[in-house]
Amino acid sequence: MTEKQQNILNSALRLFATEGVDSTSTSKIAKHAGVSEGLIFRHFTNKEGLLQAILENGREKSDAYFHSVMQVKDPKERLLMTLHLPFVIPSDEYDFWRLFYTLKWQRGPMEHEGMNLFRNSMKEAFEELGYTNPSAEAQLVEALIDGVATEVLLKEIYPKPLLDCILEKYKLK
Amino acid sequence: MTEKQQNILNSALRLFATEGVDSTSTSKIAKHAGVSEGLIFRHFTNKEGLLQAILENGREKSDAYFHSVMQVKDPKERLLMTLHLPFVIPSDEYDFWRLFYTLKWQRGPMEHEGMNLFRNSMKEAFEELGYTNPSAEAQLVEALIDGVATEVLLKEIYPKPLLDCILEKYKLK
DNA sequence: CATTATAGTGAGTAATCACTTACAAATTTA
DNA sequence: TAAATTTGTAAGTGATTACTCACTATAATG
Repeated sequence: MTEKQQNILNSALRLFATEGVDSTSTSKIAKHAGVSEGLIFRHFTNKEGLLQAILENGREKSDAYFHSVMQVKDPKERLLMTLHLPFVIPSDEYDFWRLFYTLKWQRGPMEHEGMNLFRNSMKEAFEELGYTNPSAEAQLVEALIDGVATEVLLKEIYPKPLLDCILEKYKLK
Repeated sequence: MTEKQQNILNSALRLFATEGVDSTSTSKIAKHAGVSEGLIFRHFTNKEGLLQAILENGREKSDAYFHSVMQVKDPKERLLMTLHLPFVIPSDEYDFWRLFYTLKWQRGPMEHEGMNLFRNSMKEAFEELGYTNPSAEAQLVEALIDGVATEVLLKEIYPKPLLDCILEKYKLK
């Protein structure tokens, strides 16, 4: 991975996240990255290939994070860590997650292996905690995380009071 | 509002919602609507004007709905109606709400008067119900609605068990 | 050192973009 | 019914799009 190749990935992520994939032209990316436009196609074949390379990068990071949550055996502790997720997004990953949520609406949710494993580990946690409908509870947590992550990524929020409200509803406080 | 004008609005909403604003060309809209491309510009000035006309249409509908919720005086009942919102989206409004959530990520949330009133009415409901942090609770409800609406609009869900989980957390069941 | 593969450029390409213009048909108004 | 206004079309416009191609500079390899 050369420096210019990395520049292309960085610039494309920034522009895709802030202005949208379709309204970001390859020439704009090239200018932003300080490379010739042709280089984008040399390294990534086409615009779609560039997008996929970016998504692959981000997936590796997020999978590592999901994995660390799933390793926690105690269900209560695991639920707690899960509910913390939207509040501990590193700010240098904001661009990726903005892109992630945008694409959700334009290309459908990108389902991958790690996500299904995570979903299942949540369901199991609720089972162990004796909830009456673990599968629906897991779905609710997912919706909750998505909603809160949206607030975090798009608005100024005060994490502490919001987190307190959430934890109280799951009797974790 | 002529028939062709209405056709343009319908086609544009459908295409904007399914393929995104930026990747929907005016010529594609014209073909889909069965009109000449020039007519779009005659009636809506430019592509942005067409988008705004669509958003204005949708805002009127949603404002009416928010208004009906806010009229409910009993705080418990009002909270209950609010939490029902994502489950009662009429299916012929799905396109609008998909567009709405897409634009949230590309142009920032579209804040309008009705939305702020609604937000405040939620806060007041939590105040009356004696919650310790009404403002954070209102923010949480908003995030929850957004997250659940996303599930409803993008995936197949079973509303009843999910709604049950939510109501139980607010002791409304 | 010579050869080969890779990294990188800049000037193209046809197609498509949002939008305009000149003009005709239909409708409204006086 | 005559004039004026609105609705509608078809064929353009220059700019921009994703992408290609012929080429050079750099680095790796034997």
